[in-house]
Amino acid sequence: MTSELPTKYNPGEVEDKWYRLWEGKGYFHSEPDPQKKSFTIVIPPPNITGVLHMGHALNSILQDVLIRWRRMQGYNTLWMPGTDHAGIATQNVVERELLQKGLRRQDLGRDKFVETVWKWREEYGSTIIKQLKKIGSSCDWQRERFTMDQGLSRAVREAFVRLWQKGLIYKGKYIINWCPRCQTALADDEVDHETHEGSLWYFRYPFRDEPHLGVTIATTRPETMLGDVAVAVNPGDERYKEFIGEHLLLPIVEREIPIIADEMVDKEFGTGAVKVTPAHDPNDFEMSLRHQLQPVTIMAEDGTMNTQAGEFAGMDRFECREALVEELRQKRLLVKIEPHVHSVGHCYRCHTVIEPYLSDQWFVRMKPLAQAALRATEEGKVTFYPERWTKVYLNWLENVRDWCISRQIWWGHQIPAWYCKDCGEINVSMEDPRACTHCNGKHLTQDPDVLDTWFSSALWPFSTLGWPADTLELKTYYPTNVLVTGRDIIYFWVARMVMMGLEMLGKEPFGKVYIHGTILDEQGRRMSKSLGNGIDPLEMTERYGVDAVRMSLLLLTTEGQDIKLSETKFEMGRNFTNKVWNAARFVIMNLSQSGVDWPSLMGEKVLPLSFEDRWILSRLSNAVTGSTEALEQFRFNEALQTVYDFFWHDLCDWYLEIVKPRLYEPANELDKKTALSTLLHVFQDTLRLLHPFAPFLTEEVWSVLGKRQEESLVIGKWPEARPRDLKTEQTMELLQGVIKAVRNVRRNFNITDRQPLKALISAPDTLQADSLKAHNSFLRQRAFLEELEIGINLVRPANSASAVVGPFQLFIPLTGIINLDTERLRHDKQIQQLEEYLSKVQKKLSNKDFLAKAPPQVAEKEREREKELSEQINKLKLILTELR
RNA sequence: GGGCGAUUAGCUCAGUUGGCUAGAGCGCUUGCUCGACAAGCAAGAGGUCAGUGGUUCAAGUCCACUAUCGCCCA
Repeated sequence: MTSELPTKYNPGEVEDKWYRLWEGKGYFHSEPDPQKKSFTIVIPPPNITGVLHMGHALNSILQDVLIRWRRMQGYNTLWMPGTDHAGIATQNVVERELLQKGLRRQDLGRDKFVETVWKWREEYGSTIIKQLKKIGSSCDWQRERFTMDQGLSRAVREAFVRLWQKGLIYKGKYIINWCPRCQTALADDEVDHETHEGSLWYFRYPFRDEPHLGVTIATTRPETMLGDVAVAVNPGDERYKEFIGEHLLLPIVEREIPIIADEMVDKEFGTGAVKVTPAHDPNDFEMSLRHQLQPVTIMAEDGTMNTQAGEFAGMDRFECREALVEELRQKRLLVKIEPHVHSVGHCYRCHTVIEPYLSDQWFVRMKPLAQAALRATEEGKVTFYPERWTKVYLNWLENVRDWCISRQIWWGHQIPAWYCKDCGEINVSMEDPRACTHCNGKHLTQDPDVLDTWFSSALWPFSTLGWPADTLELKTYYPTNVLVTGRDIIYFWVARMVMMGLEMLGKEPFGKVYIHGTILDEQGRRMSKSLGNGIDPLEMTERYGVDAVRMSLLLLTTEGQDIKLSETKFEMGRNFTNKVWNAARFVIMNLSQSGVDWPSLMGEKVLPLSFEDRWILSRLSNAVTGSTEALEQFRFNEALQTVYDFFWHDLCDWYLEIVKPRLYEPANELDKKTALSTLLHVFQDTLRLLHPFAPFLTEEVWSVLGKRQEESLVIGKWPEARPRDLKTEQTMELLQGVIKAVRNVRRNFNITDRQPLKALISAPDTLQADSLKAHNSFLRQRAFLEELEIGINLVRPANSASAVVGPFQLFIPLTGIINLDTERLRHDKQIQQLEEYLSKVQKKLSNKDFLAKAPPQVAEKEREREKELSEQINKLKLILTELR
């Protein structure tokens, strides 16, 4: 069966098989268990409209690595999965589909529309879940939740009612960000600001009493002038001091408006006189409150001008802008137009230009919630990795403004507030009220608005665990251990989860937040549909295999740095999966042909380990420690790189080659058994180490090599490091140096490995000579030497190539082959390199301050280096003179 | 305007508390079908660590400033 294994790993054949098995066995499922320490992550719930992109893939792979690793360490691990109803995004998608049938949502009515969205969700909402499974995510799917399901809706209502009762939710008329296309309010952080090259228009507003004179104002949004109720100047501005209190006649509208003084006005901007439009600008609104000015709303919710706009009524806001400027030009009131660079807000869902708009909305009072969140981080209860995000997060919390949570859409959690027609009371309650609590009136209507999707997302870490019920799950898994997410939702989501967790449960929702980088295209641009520069993760898994995609991304994931991705990067992971596959073929083949009951080898305790066995075991320990420590610190690339290097460069490049003679022509059966046992043990532990990174490949190999061990690596034990054997490692390095030197000579004189060579190694003393003699056959084997003489102060045979390795001299007789020019050149070059190094060392040693102030070990090391280097150089120089 | 990040080999990037002849993958050069692997093996070439100044016995690593690029906030 072994020899039938193809030389190329074929991931497509094994992935789905294993995933089904794992899920079927319930390995991913977690039950509260007071005996075991738990480790919990809640997934950032993807939108039900979402399709897996590279960002999701990276995010999920990182979580999966952590979860699989902790599971193997014996934690009771829960990775809580689910999806987010994404109010605006989902409504947009369904509305677009309706539009193709010529229908608007209003044609269906609210109930029917919501029903349609639910149907859409049934059909398409789990696309991304299937895709998450495809890339191996070991979530507890039995616990999968949805922000609109019953339990979570209950949590939303509970949270709303509690906040209302504490006075942390209020309703009021304020300027909010309005998207005329989505026709809903947005929170401040749902607005993307872009720098635009716009214009600054200067208009002259005539005095009421002296129309031939006037005040010139400047504006970036001319159409709003129809809603002006004043012109404001800075009280300290000498240019306008005498006009304060005078009246102007607002052009076109012919409304009398006062000139007022307000500290907020920037004397430097424009002419120093600004129009005041309280219904369409947040600053102007503030001003109107201070000066008791009545706002005039001139725009409808769809971005067209309303009846207050007079002749412009019905026009789109941007059309109106042009028409209005033209009319003012004709009236000779347009003074000038200047190019002006400013920031313009756009809807983060549909990219329409946002309109600041006076509107009746629901808000969460953020200051008290933010205070608690700030304290949690100050007390070290919520820490960020990389640490620098802490500042970004704290800065936002410190400057946070109240959160507008009402949305004028239908898909979402409808606000649990009922208005009494009889007395006007607002009833907010857990259960739908039958009568007004104030007047007992029966004419109640529920607020039509729904809550911001992030309101329910903010409850995710505990609503998914059953809150507000006091469940065993909450006790076991809350607070969760780590949150893994991208930086773009630190405000939207992370901060709000912390605030809500603290407010509702009195405990932070997670102790650590790992912020990973953003995946960019080759040129460093964000991947986007409109640019068409995205790389489809599923296409990549088709082409390279899931494990290759996972490992490639993980090797690129350095401390939250952005990742410039191109398809060729996946070759790195693919090549590695293939290397593992082929090494596994080798091991399997040798075990099955060995005639040994190899599954029983793992029980053997007292086999006489050889030098190379001790060496590879020591290197393995190094890999175990290295990758475990790296994972503790979320250093994903380092964790995998450590195993990668061990596997490829220690295990494959050296150990597998060294062990071959012991398998093929064993000196005795016990040694063969020892070799097989070591090989098996090391390989098994390596598979364990690799499993979180490459779950499918390792499981496939484990199904053969893991006999009589755990039935699956998913529930396999994470290896523990044993003490390293540094002396053996040092000796091995020396031997490798000798072997490399022989290879170097071969390459220089075009001698293939198949041509047998003789070699002599000269040691400075008996002790050194003996240390090498113990490895004579090993050296002969790896350097392909038919004869190797090791002695003290041996004389260089004529026509020999030579090399210096540590304290040893290596001579390779090459009569008839050696080219003295080549050999001299080799030595010249090496002498030059060594001398450069030596001079650096000597410079340090000749510095009195260095000797006085550097730690003794450091100085000692340099002294040893100097000795070694000068000895090596002397030997090489001596040889060089012999070559002349 | 404020904050953050990046600048290291031809390309993409590592380099943890300062002790490093500065590493990896890809690419490049030369050779290799020897019973795991050509998606491979072996041997090489390739870098005044963006610039300037400072701290230090010692700086890719710490500090200041400058330049270029990118992100976030106002």
